[in-house]
Amino acid sequence: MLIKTDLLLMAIERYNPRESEPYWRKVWDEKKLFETDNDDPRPKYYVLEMFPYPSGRIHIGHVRNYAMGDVIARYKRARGYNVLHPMGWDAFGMPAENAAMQNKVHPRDWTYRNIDMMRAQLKSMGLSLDWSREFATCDVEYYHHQQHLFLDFLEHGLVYRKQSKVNWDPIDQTVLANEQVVDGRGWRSGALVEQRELTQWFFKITDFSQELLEALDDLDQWPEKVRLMQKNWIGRSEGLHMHWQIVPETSQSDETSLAVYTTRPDTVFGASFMAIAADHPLAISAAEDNTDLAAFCDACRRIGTSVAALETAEKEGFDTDIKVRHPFDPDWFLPVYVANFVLMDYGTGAIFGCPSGDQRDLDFANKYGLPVVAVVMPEGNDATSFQITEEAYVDDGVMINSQFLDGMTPKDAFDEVANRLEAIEIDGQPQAQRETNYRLRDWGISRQRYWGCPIPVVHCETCGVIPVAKADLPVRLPDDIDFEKPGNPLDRHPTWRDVACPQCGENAKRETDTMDTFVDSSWYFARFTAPWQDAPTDPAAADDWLPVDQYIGGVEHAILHLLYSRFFTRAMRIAGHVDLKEPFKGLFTQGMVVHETYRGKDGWLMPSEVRVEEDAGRRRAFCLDSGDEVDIGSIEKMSKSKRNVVDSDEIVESCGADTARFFMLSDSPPERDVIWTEAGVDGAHRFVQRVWRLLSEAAPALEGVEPNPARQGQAVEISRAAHKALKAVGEDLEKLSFNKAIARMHELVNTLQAPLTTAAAGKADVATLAALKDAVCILVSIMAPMTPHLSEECYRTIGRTKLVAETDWPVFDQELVTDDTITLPVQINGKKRGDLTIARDADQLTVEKAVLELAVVQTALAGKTPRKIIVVPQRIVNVVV
RNA sequence: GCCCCUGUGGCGGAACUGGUAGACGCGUUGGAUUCAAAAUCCAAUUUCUUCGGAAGUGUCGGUUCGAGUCCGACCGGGGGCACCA
Repeated sequence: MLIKTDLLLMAIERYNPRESEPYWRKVWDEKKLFETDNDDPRPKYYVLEMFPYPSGRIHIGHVRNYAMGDVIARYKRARGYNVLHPMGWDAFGMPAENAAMQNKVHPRDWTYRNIDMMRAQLKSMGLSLDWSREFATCDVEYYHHQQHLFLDFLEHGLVYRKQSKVNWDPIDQTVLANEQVVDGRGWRSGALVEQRELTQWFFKITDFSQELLEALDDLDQWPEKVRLMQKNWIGRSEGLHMHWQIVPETSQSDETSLAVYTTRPDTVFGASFMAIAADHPLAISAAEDNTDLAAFCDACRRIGTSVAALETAEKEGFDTDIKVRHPFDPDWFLPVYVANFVLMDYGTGAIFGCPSGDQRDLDFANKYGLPVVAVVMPEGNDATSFQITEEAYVDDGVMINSQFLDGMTPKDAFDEVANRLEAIEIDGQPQAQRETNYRLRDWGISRQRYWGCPIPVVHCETCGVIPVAKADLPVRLPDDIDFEKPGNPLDRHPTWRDVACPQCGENAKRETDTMDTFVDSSWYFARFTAPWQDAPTDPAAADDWLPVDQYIGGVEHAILHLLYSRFFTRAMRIAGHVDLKEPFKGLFTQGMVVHETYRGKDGWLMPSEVRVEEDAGRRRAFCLDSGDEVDIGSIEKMSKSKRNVVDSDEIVESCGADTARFFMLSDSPPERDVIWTEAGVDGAHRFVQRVWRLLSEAAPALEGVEPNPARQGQAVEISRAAHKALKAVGEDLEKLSFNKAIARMHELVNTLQAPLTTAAAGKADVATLAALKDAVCILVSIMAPMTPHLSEECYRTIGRTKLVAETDWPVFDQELVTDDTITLPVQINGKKRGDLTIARDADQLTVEKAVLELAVVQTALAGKTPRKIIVVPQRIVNVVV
């Protein structure tokens, strides 16, 4: 008696991912299932995850990112698309140089070694990637074509050189990025950082300011948040470029007028001072014979170094004694100050200050005893008594104390001032012009570093800057370099650096700057469409595949990477490499994976070094090695410094790739952060095992059965559940709602559990078996994008000969997803009081009649007639008493 | 400081265009199985309750037959930008 169930259970082995997963990956590989043919006539779908930096290990955050992309890729493939799903490496950058300095490893060796390790890790996840298109941005074949693009952009006037300030570390003799400057000191050397003027290369992204802004409106498959961030970053403002005449006897400069940019010309009668940047020509000339002013200007320039200093610096100014004349009142003179908060590189480097309408100007005026005249007041106040003292008024209202503007709205006053000044001529030009300004700056791409794409130009003393001929590309990075000395190794590599001028043949020097690594990632998506091409792109292939249908990555790239890629697409179009406007049609920004932190007495510990116990409701953590108790810290973004990282190998090793993938997609909506917990992994693992157990137990009973959904009898519930789940999962995956799709899978398994157990015991009838077989095939198919290995294993077990990866997405039966009777909730005065089960197509009157017969309704009415009955078809009934 | 997003059980989260709040999972509790445990299965699980019900989606108000969803104010959490004239 006991024997038969026991034997059955014992005969079923647990699903062993360590054996199954490598097996199925080999099967897919051998069939080259995921290698994409550009000439395949089916409709194309390009899904791409932001490629990783080869830091050495794939961590669980990558797993989440790539699992999402893979679900989409596998789903779209099953839906009959020709899917492109490539992978590569964002392989240039500083960590390789840091490793070279610390460990005496060549950056190239370090990078390629990391790539090898990470490729193996990615492969163990079972991603449906086309590995035949793989490349790293540090491959000569890749940066060769990037140099080609640079030269094309140069020809089309999209690249130029100009002097620009950089953060210079005098000990390391290197340029630092802003985030490498901590409290005004270099992060590595600790030296005080200097501002240096270097001639650097720039891409003219500002040529496209307006277009990049406008085109955001059409990116309707992008998160609203990202579009808004880009919009703010571009920062368009509309204002007036206006000239203030300088009173000649107050200035030694030849300039006769001071140009300012303002977005509030309406407040011109509230002006009480002018403020100019320390680098403004007027400031420089005034400082020539005023040592105090010169000292002040120097102090302003120094403060520009660190972000922290900027934030805390007090608003300060210095009176130049120069005066300007008010444009509408020849007897009104205003002082010109040099101020530390005015930037030379925005607008004209000069402003007029209206203290009543701007808090900063008000603080400044109060500090230096300058007049404060209110010019805009909130509607309904009394103009004679309205005053501004400590708080500026910046909102809409009505103009006061402004002569001909009095009574107007600020908007009308803006136009009136603009119109009047445009009509006045001084020095042969209008006194003002309407002007649109953008916050967006040109993209400085010069980096004084070794491990990057060399900028392909030569500097010749006689001929100037000479581009390397395209036929002479690539300009390769030299291999024999040393990092023993500070500074850029390219700069002190004579045999690489010293060349003959391509034009005159005389001695010349190569450009030793390399490109910002954001350049590398600005066009890789285009290269993937034809990575074998002996040109940056194969335009036909690029136009066929692009834009990327679904791009997935972290929100931290919302601005720079995405904006640069949008610029590159436009520039490449001008150079004839692609013919499209936008690179990414659909964008999805996934949340981070976060984890608890653990801190022992010797510093941070990794989750794998810690054992967590629950003790009387309190969680305590202990170091595995020493047994000492450690502190459980806050939940934070996984980072090397806090050591709260989970490596993909660890988890694939212990539970298998499917479990890791499944967990990363469960519970939390994909755009939100997800907390990595042991309990969560266990839950996912349990589900994987449960599905396997149920299916493999029932497999002998189902093996020879032809799948056939039930139309009647008890088995119809099985078929209804399966087809409803199929429909819902399809809709969820289209919306990238992976967590909801998983909930539907759980529901289906819950429904199938009892009948599958019955079938396994040999007690199911023919109709049920056929319905079950149909349901099980559906279950395996809808799970396959998330748990591809398990699904193949299940598919084989139930007697299917094809691979799931080669099987089309099943089609749901419309009849099975619509119920013929529905249960309507019945409310009385908006509160639910009962249910009414009625035919789906029952008309309003029938429903009303049936509702009135319900006992709850009768009691509530107590013989009276209802005031109103609201019937929302298929939804709800509300009886108002 | 400015801009944006967000707030639902012990926890992660569902709830389509205003229509049964808490799907699904985790955790917890009870039970079955077991010599015992693990695993598994079954049941319960928003709170209060006089067991009839009542309250409930950050707080307070509004619109509506009906509000987690819409509007206004406030409070908390997260993010972006930050001398941008």
